[in-house]
Amino acid sequence: MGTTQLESVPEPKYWHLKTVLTEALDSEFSVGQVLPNERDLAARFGVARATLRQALEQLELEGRLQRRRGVGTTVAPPRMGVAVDSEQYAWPGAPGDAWQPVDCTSAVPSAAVAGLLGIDRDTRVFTVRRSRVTHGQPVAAELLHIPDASVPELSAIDAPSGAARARAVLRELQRLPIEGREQAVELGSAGAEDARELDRLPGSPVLVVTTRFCAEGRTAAVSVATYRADTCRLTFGASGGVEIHHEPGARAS
Amino acid sequence: MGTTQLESVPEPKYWHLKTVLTEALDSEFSVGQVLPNERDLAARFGVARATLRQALEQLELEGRLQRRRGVGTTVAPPRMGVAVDSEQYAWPGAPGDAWQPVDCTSAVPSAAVAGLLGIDRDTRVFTVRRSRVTHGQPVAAELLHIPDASVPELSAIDAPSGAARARAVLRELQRLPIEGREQAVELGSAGAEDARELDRLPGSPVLVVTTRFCAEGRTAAVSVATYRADTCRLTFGASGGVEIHHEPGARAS
DNA sequence: CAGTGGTCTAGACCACTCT
DNA sequence: GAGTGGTCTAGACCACTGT
Repeated sequence: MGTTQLESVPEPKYWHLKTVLTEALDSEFSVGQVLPNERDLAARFGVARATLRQALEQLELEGRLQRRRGVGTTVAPPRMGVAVDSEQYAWPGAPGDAWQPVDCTSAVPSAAVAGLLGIDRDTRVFTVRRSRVTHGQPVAAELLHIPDASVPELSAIDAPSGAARARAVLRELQRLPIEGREQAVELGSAGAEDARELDRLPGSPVLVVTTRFCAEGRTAAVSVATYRADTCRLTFGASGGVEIHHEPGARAS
Repeated sequence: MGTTQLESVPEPKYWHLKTVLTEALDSEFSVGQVLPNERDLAARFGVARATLRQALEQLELEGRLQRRRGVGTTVAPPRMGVAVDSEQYAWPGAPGDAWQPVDCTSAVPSAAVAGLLGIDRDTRVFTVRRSRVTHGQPVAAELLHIPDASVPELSAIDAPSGAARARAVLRELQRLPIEGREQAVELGSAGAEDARELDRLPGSPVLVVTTRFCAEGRTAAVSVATYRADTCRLTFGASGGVEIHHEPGARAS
């Protein structure tokens, strides 16, 4: 007698919800449109609000939705392509790069950064904070760590902070002959400071791009940049920058 | 009389929990060690299980923890560096690349892929499925889309599926002179099929790497590869591959 | 089978944004 | 102040892994 194994793999409700919502977004909504609020949506689908939220969270992760506290949930535009390696042989701060210096401090680096720089844990480095804005929207926040040895002319000069100071450090960096660099991309979550700068809540998913700049046979600087994962698609090796685009994430089951 | 604005920004419990757990992981746990189960942990911290889970989810996102249903939560090893552009001027399937062909089918592409390939929505393409394994662990699943025009010798031959077929298509592709390629990285969530192949649950976060291969002035192939975001750090421009490493994600508040 | 993480519920209150 | 998303609770049951 066959126990026919009905529904051998019952699909979770939130997963099914996500599918339904994705189709609705594709066919019935346009970019910028606001969705009904979470309580109404949950009622409409006959699920608890927490379950509905689980679906919305994934859609936000995939860049389909944008949620803002006190405002509502809107349909997100397609992710923007952000060139990450357009200046293969240029220092940060070279003319025309997409970053804007914000501040500069001098302090001992974290153990991780010290390791990348190949210096002792208690050697001071310049830390330049920069931000990257595209289409009027903040897309990334960066901490650029530069050992004193890379900018010897500056090691003993005046006030070691402020945007002007940041520009001075970057200007000094240009004098070194750049030899190469390597990058890594991984998933992270925004810390409090980055979150504020990116206009997101702490813990939001970010793409962390770590870049090691090489000159004179050693590591001359290390950049740790956090990009908003919801709105950005990082491009590598593209000339123009905005060539690849397609819907990411969940492929049909 | 001063309403002194105590706790002007009360930190969410799960955020504080995450901080505490992170410190505990750094100091008191070693890789592979299993944590107490979620109910016990929640009780120990005096929070609901859902709240504890919110903290664990973020730590898993950051690659600090690994959770497996029916087994438990363990301390994850540092993310492995995975070279994504080591073969800048080689086709997929060239000797020594890290991928293993699994299958090959012939079908019409999705609208997104058709757009990247610059072909009509109803033109059939070869779709080669490949998987990438590092240190005995699956790290990525790929769909490689190749228009018939890129492998003209094969367009009218026998059974269009199977791993042998996949190898034949890749072999044929090598004959084209490769001209360049561009890549993009974005966040996505694993579909059912990729999830199975990556040994994760559907919806798990993945890094989607889209690559456009150019030859003879057009797009000769498009690859969409999904990497496990929890275990992988994608490296670009590195010679060896395993040079950059540091703790990602949440920077101190 | 016992124990684990995964899903789901029906509430409650809070922080924020707009009007 | 009204309405939104964000956090949190205390339960329940399910799916999976091991023994």
